[in-house]
Amino acid sequence: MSSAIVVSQDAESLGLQIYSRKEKSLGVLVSNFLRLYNRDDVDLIGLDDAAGQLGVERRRIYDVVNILESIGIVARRGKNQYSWKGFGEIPRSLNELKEHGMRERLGDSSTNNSDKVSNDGEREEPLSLTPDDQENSSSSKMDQKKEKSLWLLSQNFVKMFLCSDDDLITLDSAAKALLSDSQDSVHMRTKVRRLYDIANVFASMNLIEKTHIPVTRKPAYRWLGSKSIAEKGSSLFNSDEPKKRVFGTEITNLRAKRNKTDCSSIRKQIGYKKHDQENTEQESKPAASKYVFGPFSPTGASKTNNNNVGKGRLLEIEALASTYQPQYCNHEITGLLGHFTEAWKKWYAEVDRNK
DNA sequence: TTCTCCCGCCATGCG
DNA sequence: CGCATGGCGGGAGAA
Repeated sequence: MSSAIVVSQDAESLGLQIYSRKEKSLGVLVSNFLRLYNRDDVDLIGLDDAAGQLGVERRRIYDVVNILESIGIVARRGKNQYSWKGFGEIPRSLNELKEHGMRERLGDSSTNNSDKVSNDGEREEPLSLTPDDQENSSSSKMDQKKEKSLWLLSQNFVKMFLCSDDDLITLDSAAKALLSDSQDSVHMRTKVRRLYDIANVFASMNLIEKTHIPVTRKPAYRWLGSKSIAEKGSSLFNSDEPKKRVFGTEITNLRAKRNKTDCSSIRKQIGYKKHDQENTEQESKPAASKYVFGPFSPTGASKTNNNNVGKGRLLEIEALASTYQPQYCNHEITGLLGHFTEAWKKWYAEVDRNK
């Protein structure tokens, strides 16, 4: 027929940036975020700094930070600033959430089915983190609108796992439950969208795992929490990383952007000049720099591309990345969270003991 | 097609 | 007014 323009699979080598939705996921972002700030010498986190370091828009940092805050990993310190609390805070937060969850609607003893509805019927203020805070001003009702915040939704989502007896929860059921009532509607869809975001974040941290309802085949999530990693994670050799959808290898995310409002997406003429120019995209933000992580690679695909390094910060990042990175790592299990294992095990033990 | 869920518009709150 | 936050849902990738 006509001339068929074949876009070779390695268009990337031609300098084109292939848009990949996965590499832009919140899960990957969070992984990078944690890897970047999970250090003992880290205390304050600047939103602008984070956005710059991770190469994403500010808006995304808000998402990440809000979700992480719901678990106590970070805490808002002030304008443009959050403080790193660390994984050590997770057990505390979880216990607190569990208590509150149990307290506020013990429902469920009979009629245990796929979807149960356990929601807080109290109109009281959300939750008061920071158990003991000295000069804590009286809890004002200035947070009435927080009812729809990602932070709260995230906490409630976690509560479902901690307080429910069945460990498989679908986002639909979660949305339904956390929505007080009312069945389907536009609200449901929106809620589910948010739950997808949250679920991805927690899944990337191995707090939960995506699976399927036995027979129905419906996607659902299972709480991993205390076990799983604590057991299997003890020996990294015995890999079994669920092969999440986390396979980003760069902390800086400066991949091409999704085409906005279509039109004007005239495919660039593919010049036949074999020039490996690096990033040429990014319209408004020059992005801090570009660096690549070495250790692991997605799934067999070798992405070894370490030639030009923009900043010297690469070394810094790489150093931190390999802080806990064992030498023998090479399976995909290592994943992005390899160095979290230690921290995880620590609090897993604590939780276990507490139980 | 349906399921996921990223992107960024724009409402809201605070100097 | 500008700036910081962060709902919200359109609609483009992924199965």
